[in-house]
Amino acid sequence: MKKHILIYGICGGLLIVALKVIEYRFLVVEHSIEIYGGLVAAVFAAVGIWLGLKLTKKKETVVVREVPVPAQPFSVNQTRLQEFGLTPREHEILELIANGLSNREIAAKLFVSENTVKTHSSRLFDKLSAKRRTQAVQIGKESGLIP
Amino acid sequence: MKKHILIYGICGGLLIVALKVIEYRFLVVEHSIEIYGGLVAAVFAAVGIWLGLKLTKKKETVVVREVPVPAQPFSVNQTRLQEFGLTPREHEILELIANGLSNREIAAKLFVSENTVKTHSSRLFDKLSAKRRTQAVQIGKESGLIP
DNA sequence: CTCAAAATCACCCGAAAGTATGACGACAAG
DNA sequence: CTTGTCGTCATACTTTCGGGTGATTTTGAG
Repeated sequence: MKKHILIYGICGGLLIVALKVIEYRFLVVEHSIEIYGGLVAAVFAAVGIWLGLKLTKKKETVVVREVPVPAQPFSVNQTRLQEFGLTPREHEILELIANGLSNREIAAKLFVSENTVKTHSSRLFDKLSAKRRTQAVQIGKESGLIP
Repeated sequence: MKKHILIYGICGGLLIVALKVIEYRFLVVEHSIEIYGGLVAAVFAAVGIWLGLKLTKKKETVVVREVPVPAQPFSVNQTRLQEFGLTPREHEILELIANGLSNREIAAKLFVSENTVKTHSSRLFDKLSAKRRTQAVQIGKESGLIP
């Protein structure tokens, strides 16, 4: 900012000097005053425009438009995960249950036996204090364990 | 934009007229050429600055800040409800299922027999193309039928 | 009033889910 | 090396779900 003013001042000084020179030259050779005025006008207009641009260049109006995002990225609430003491496997199975898969489908997906899925889900229900898988899903969603 | 150029041109014209007047006045009364030049310089510098400001005024930086919408009031997607052809009762039962209630608990809550709940839920699953209640819940949530 | 949709209930049966118990191997921590 | 957790699997049993069928009552629109 101050730098610009300084530059502006220097330019003004230089111009005055230039004007003096021009004045004597042109006046002596009897040139019309219009050329002189036009020159001054052009130069100062240019400087003015330049100054105006410089001054407002960084003055950008920041418009903050807040956009509601319905589907946030979702990250698992690790704190709750620890509170419930869920193992990674149990958490994984909770997700699949929430997706509406049956025990058999989960078993197929994870390449384990259906019995394994049952033991996992049983322990899962215990830890979540759920009596049914739908209840587990509901608790899981509320606690931020699953999307 | 064009408007500005027009205004600028008009100003220029006016100034030339003004200059003519000033010229004769000041020349006649033998005033120094510096005052004339300074005036022109000042006016054109001002116009230049003004123009510069006008030209760059609209440099607005739009910052889009994504804000996770806190807790929407949630309203049932009536359109989807009709698409699926769910009756009020079926929709009600879907909600209770999503809350993790068993058929028996739902029956108790609605003061109907467990069989009734079963027939309702059966038709519900048919309409939602769900094979299990967990799947029905998942579909229901996706479709905005339930919170 | 009449008809259709909605809501209610019952019974049966097979499938799925959930409980209980026990067991085995892997692996990390003490 | 021992202990504990985790993941795996099995067997047996109970409960819940879901499908199918049929029937009655209620209710709202025509």
